[in-house]
Amino acid sequence: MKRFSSSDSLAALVSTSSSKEEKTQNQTQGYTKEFQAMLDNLEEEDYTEDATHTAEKKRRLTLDQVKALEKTFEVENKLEPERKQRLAEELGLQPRQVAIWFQNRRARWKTKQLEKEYVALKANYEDLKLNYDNLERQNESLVLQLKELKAKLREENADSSNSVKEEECPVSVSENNISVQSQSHEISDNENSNPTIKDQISGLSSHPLMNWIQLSESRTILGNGFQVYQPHVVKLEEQNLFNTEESCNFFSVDQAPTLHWHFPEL
DNA sequence: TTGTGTTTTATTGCCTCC
DNA sequence: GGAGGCAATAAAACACAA
Repeated sequence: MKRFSSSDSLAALVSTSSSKEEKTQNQTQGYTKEFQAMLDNLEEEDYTEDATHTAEKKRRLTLDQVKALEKTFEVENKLEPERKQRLAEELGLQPRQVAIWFQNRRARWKTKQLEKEYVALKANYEDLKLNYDNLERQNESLVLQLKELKAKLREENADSSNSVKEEECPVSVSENNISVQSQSHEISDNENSNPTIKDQISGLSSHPLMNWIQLSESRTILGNGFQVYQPHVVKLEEQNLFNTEESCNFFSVDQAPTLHWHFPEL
């Protein structure tokens, strides 16, 4: 039966002894058996009376009892009925007390385990956070590098287009493609004659970002689908392209599709 | 000595298993 | 439905600073 009557609890209480009580027990050793029995009876009567009223006193297990229980707990943290009975007999406790002690002990053990798990998880978290912070710093530095490279690229683009512009701008929009082609030819000639621009252009084309940008541009011209690529960089290059086109008026108004057609968000 | 926080013992109510 | 486990809680015992 799981539930215990108050007399069970009482018996459990009477059967335990605190260290203080042990002292008093030692002190009574000088009494005669009869007197001691009388004292015991009186004590028991007190407890019985207390039980009917209010609080019976709790008594702590002795150090030896606790040690024995701990030892048993280390072996197996749950109790079979026979083991419980045997332990109770060995330690002079009620089986109920042994069961309660194991129950409370399991609760303490669980709390400890949770604490351990918490410490381990916390350490793990700190470790992950450290890694994350490092990665974030790396990322920031890479983004900065990318920005610098983009700026440099824009500068170089502007330089090259300016020198091209100087040659191209005299050509009017109304002029046909042949004129434009001739301008291209002139550029090549110019490239030959002006090593600075040539270096710049070849330097640009050898830039790792340049391939991608060229691809973006070609796709911009060829048509749709380029938006699949990173929009920020595309925009940057569009800006360059747009400026060049605008300044040079490559297309007539009725011929050329506007950039708004390509980029409704602009 | 006393107030206060912690630990230990015990109870209660609910849940699961057989 | 009884037995046992667990979570929540009460309350006594204990530790300790002021």
